[in-house]
Amino acid sequence: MPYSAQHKQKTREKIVESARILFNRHGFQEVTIDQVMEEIGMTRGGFYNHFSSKDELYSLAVESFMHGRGAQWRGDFNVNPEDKNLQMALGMIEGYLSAEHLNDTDAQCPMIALPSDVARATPEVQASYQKLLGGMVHVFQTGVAETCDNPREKALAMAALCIGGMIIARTLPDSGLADEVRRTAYDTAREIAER
Amino acid sequence: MPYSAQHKQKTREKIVESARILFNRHGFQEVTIDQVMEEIGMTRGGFYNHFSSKDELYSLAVESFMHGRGAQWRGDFNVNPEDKNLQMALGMIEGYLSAEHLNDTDAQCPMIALPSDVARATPEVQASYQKLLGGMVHVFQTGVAETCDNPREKALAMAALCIGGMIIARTLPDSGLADEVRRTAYDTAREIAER
DNA sequence: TGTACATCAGTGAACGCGCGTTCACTGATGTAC
DNA sequence: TGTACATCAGTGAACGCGCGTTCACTGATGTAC
Repeated sequence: MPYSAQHKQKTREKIVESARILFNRHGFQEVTIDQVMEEIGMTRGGFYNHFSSKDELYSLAVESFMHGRGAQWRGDFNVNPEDKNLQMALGMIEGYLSAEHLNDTDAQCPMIALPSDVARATPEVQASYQKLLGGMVHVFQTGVAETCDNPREKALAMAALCIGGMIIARTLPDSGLADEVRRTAYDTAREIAER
Repeated sequence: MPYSAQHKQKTREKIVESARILFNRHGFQEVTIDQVMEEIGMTRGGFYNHFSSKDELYSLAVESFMHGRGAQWRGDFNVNPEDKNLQMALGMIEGYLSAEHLNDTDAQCPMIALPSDVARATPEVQASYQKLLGGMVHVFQTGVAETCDNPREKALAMAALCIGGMIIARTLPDSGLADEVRRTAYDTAREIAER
C-alpha cells in the first residue's frame, strides 16, 4: 500500500479545516475548491479523491468546529460540560460574546458566520448546524440545571441571545452599536443564567 | 418625453420588490439578474437602465422592506410606533416570532433571511441592514419607555432575541426544536418587556 | 540489503455551463406642428 | 384631429470570465522477492 492510511486521513483533515476557515471568512458559494486546495498547497484535481462533492465538504466543515477549533476555544475559557456548574456556563457566555470571538473570523463559531448560508444548504449541512446548537444548549443546560427548575428554557434563551447577539454585531457597520448589542446580550444572558 | 417618469419609477420599484423576494428565498449570490427581471416579465438587458450594478440592487432590496412589505406586516399586528405603549411592542414581538413569519419566506424580514450574506456584502448593504435594526429597536424602545428606566437595553435585548430566535429556528431541520426555540425567545422577550 | 513493481494520491488540462455586464438595435410613447 | 418625429425603456445576442467536475497522466511510496 503506497501512502499510509494516516497520510490520506491527514490530508482529508487539512482540506476540511482549510474549508472551514475559508467558508467562515467568505461564505460557501464564494469559496472555490481551488482556493481550499491551494490553502494547503495542493491542486484542485486531488479534491475528488477525498470527497464526492463540494456540498459534502460543507457539512463536514461546519461539524468539524465542535470537536476541532471549538473545543480548543472552550479550553481557553475553561468550559467543560462535565463540571456542571454555573461558572462553566458563565464562562461560555463570556467567551462566546467576547470581542475576540467577534473579530477572529477564522476561529469563529459557524453558527455565527454562516446562518443564512446553512438555511439554504442541504439537510446534511443543517443537521451539522443543529449538532452545534445542541452542544451549546447542552453546555448551558448542565450549567444551570442545579440552580433552577426550567434549565432547558433558560439554556435555549441563552443560546438565542449568544448566537443572535453575535450575528447582529457581526453584520453592523457601526462597531459602537455592535458592541452595544454584544454587551446587552451578555448582560441579559447572564441575568437569565443567574436568576 | 416618451414613457412617463412614473412608468420608469414603477418598473424600478417592481425590480426592487422582485429582487427582495428572490434574495429572501435564495440568497444574494444564488439569484441572477435574469431571474429578477423574468419575475416581472422583462429581460436582462433592461436592468442597467435602472441600476448600475447587482450590488446596488441588493442594498435597495434590503432597505425596501422597512417601508414596503414590512410596514404592511406591522399593520397586520397593529404595530404603530406612534402609540408608544407596551401593547404595541408586544404585538411586534408576537408577530415577529410567529409561525406565519417564519414560514412566509417571501414576506420575511431580511434581517432573518440574509444575515451572513449581508455581513459579507458592501458597506451600503450593511447600512441598509442597520436601518432595519434601528427601526425595530425604535419600536421596542418607545413601547417600553414609560414603564422602565433602561428602555434602550431592554429594546436591544428584545431585538437580539427576536432576530436570533428566528434565524436559529429557520436554520434547524427539526421543526419541533425550531418551534421550541421560537417559543422560548418569545417568552423571554415578553418577560423582559413586561418586567 | 537492494531492486523491480504495483498502487493510488496528487496533477493540471479540458469540458460544460452559467453569470454579470455591454451594446447595437427596436419599437412604444408623448410631443410638435 | 391627424401625422411625422425624437426619445429612451426595453430587447436579446455576445463577451469575458470563473467555477464544479472529469479524466488521462505522473510519480512518490510501501512491498515482494
